[in-house]
Amino acid sequence: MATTIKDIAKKAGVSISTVSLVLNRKGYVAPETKERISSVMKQMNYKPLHSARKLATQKTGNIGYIIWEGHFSEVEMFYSQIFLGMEYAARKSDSYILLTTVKEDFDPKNDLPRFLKYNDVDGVALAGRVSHALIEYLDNQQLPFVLIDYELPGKSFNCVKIDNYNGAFRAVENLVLADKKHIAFIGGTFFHPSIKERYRGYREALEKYNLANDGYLKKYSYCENIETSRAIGENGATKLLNRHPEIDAIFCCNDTTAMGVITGIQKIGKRIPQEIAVVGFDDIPPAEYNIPKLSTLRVPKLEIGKQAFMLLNELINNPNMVPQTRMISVDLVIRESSHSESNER
Amino acid sequence: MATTIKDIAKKAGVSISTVSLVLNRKGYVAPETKERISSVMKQMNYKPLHSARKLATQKTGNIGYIIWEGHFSEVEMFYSQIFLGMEYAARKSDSYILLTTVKEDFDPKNDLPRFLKYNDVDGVALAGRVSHALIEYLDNQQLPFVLIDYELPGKSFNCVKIDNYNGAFRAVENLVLADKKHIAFIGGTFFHPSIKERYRGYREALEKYNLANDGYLKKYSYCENIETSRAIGENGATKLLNRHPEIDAIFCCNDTTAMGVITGIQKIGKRIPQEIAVVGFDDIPPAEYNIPKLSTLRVPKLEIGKQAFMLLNELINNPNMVPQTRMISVDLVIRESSHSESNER
DNA sequence: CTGAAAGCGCTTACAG
DNA sequence: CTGAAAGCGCTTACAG
Repeated sequence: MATTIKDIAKKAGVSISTVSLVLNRKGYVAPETKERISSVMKQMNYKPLHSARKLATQKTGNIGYIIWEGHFSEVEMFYSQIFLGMEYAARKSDSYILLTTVKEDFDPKNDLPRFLKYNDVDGVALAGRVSHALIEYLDNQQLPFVLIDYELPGKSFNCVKIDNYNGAFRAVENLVLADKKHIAFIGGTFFHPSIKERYRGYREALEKYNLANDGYLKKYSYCENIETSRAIGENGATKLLNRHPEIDAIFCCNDTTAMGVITGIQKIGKRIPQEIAVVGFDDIPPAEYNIPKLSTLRVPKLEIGKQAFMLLNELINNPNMVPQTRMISVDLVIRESSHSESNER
Repeated sequence: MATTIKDIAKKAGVSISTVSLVLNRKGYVAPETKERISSVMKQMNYKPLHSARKLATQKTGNIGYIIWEGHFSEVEMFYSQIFLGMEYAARKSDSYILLTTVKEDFDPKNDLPRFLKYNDVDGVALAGRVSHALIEYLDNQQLPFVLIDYELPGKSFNCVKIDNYNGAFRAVENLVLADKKHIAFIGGTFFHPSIKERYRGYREALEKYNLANDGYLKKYSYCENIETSRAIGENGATKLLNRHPEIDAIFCCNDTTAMGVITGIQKIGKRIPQEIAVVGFDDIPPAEYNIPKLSTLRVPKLEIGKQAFMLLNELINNPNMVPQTRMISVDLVIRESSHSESNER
């Protein structure tokens, strides 16, 4: 038997109520009693039983983290890093993040994650593209939730977003200022709002410098309407460069695609970045180890997780809160793939 | 207020004890009462409160999944797939898997995961290489645990392992039978037992066919004493092929490395698989989408997670169980990178 | 086959 | 500033 609050009370010569008070840092307890109790707790290595506490407070102390199965299993380390950010934040507040996946053809009747089925969470974070049926379900249940890196047009839910537009804009502007004239875009499905926004940033930066005239966008954009992958990048680069050898820079919808693009360029035999500059988005770990090292926009994944956790907690404690969107900025990280000086030093 | 066991009892006209019995499928309850109670539960959408149940049964219903921070964040989707396998298995038994990371310089005094600190798990799964201090701690605490894809020489802990040796042996034998004469090995640190075993399989397969004479192994092996990465593969392939152009096959310690190897070979301009065959290990998702598609040994990651979960549960229910090792077989998957016919069809 | 009752370990008004 | 007591929602011997 582990030691309980009773043992502590007895040993410290007080009632369990008092022990509970110091445990929860609530009410006033005489400094000396407090001190005594604390030392007894430490000495007996006391650990309050969570389930008892939860039963009494009627809170679960758990937060659900839901992600589409495909996203979790695919190339992207992206959403697991965000999970990690939440987990870090959770450590401080003693709650647990329950990670689970949901099928692409999710049906609330049959596929409900069990922590939802059994009311084992106080709130839920939804990472990335996720079933609208699920969002609706949560909304109806009045269970607090936040969307991460996702949104529904016309709806105002609590969410944490990446500043895709400004990041893309800055990256492309940077290429223009580096005297690149023919800047291509390679990407995956626009179904995901992030990709769409990145494209918008690309387009508007070109417009600002009056580059996006006549067929420019059409000629220099290559998108496949599927989840992003290296393959898209490699295909895209090959096709685009064969058709338009004047291309001197490629802005990619994310790093995974960019790494494929680099492979494609290398096979054709052009030099990066001297002949073609490549910029990605996300700054996933392999970006830094790629050869050449990939220039990209650093998305602060841990910070996003943290913000999601904090927003969700506010929401849990104050269910009538006005919905808000937190937009997290990104940093342009210049590495070898877009910075010709790096080879001349 | 959610509906409780009392509401059910009242509505069904029985005591809460009886409701509890049907809830837990225990003891005998008259079929008709049982039926009545079940239908009331369904009708009222009753969900037993886990924390109350846990308090009464003195079990947490949670299982911890611990992984080194580096492993979780790096390229490998490997351990998160295993996590997913555990999570799938857990769904059936209504328990939760709490995923957390531990720092590389883990110190049990300060860095203890909070589910360990607060006794919130019934057992723990340790994925991959993990701090020995942590293993020792768990052993001392008599907390049930299983090692996944890891072991300590001389110790007999419960563990789930990959059949690295036989997989590697089979892959290399397959290359030999395909008439490859100069088969290289490229890998990362042998600190991880899996890599070491894969190398052993490589060596012994060569020995079987009397290939591993004189300097063969030395000449054709390239290892860097760090975590595996694409970069190792690309470097290794470049160096090895420049020095020994006769190499006609490369067996890689894992897929990540193999993908780097392929890039390296492509840059040199040799054809895969006609001039050089490449085989990886793990079958991570990108292997299938790589260009060319990567031949590899498929490690059934979900199955490993499931076995780990089941083994851990047995252990929890029977703490004095004789420790066992479950060795999970791998499958040789032939794709384009080692199968010249695929290009001739 | 079913019910009354004690108990799991904590929190929280409420007295004093 | 501290204690007695009720209560959180369930399980589990024990009667009957």
